[in-house]
Amino acid sequence: MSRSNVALSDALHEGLYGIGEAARLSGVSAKMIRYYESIDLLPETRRTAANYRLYALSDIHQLQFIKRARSLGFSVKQIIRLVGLWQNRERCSADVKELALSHVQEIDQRIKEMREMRNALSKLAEQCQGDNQPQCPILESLANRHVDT
Amino acid sequence: MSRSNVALSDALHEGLYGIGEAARLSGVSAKMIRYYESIDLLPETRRTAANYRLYALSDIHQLQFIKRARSLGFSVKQIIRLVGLWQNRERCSADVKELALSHVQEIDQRIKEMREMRNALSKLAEQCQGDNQPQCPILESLANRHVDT
DNA sequence: GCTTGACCTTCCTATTATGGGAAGCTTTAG
DNA sequence: CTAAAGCTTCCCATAATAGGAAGGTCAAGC
Repeated sequence: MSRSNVALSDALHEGLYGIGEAARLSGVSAKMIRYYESIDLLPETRRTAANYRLYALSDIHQLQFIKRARSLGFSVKQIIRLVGLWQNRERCSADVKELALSHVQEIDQRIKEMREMRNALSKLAEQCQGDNQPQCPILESLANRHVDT
Repeated sequence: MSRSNVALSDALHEGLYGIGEAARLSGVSAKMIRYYESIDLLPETRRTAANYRLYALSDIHQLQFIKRARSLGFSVKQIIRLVGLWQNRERCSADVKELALSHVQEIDQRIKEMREMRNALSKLAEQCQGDNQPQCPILESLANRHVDT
């Protein structure tokens, strides 16, 4: 239905890119690009007569946006909101800031939990001789209820 | 085949527990207990004549062991190895220590990555007015290639 | 013009650990 | 005997990513 009848070579001359090219330019794999489309993080693109996806530069910018947001640890759901705000001329920067700060808090929480894990574990490891005796405080602690964190 | 012909009430008198009881005592949900059995982290248990699983205290101890190891962030695969070492009279504490320390390193790595994310993001948020203007440094940074971490 | 290799399409599978639910059987209390 | 609670298995879903199969398309070289 929404197929354009463009041939691939024509399209490329119009400044459009195939999915492989888009992947290279954005750093998002072709597989992921299709996935993002399937979950409506990306709009459905035009297609060539042969059903190949075609990407404009603006699409590639959006992919780069997504890539960077992922690398900052935003979930795909959060990115859907971010992209919405990004493209919304009426947005308030306060909305974005709120999203970002709440994400920072989530990260802080996770870091805290991981640090606790890490410290409990390395404390156990310190107490362990690490020789070829079977006696091992790490296992003993896992086996008994009083894990003194 | 490996069914014992015990009835439930008999079993309970022998100091055995149903899966619900085992879940309560260990803090591992019945769902997860069955899952752990299915992936051979737990041995298959005896069953009553009516095919109900029966757990002895030693099984519950193993569940508690697993629970604590999970809470220290060990993956199920790692726990399979830990349980193996735990039950192996011939083990060297060095083996356990090595596993623990390599896990500590993994955690450190993840913490480091998360801290980097966190700092990049909170730096962006700081620069954002958070008012009702659309102009927003967070989005601008996501949109442009030069994310200066 | 035909072949070859690169590239594209869709669809299916797997990953990790967890939870939710349905359909049906068992046990226990009333 | 009945109702509730507890158990069984089987299926589905999650989040983000990768791998692969089967098949269509395009460009280049002969």
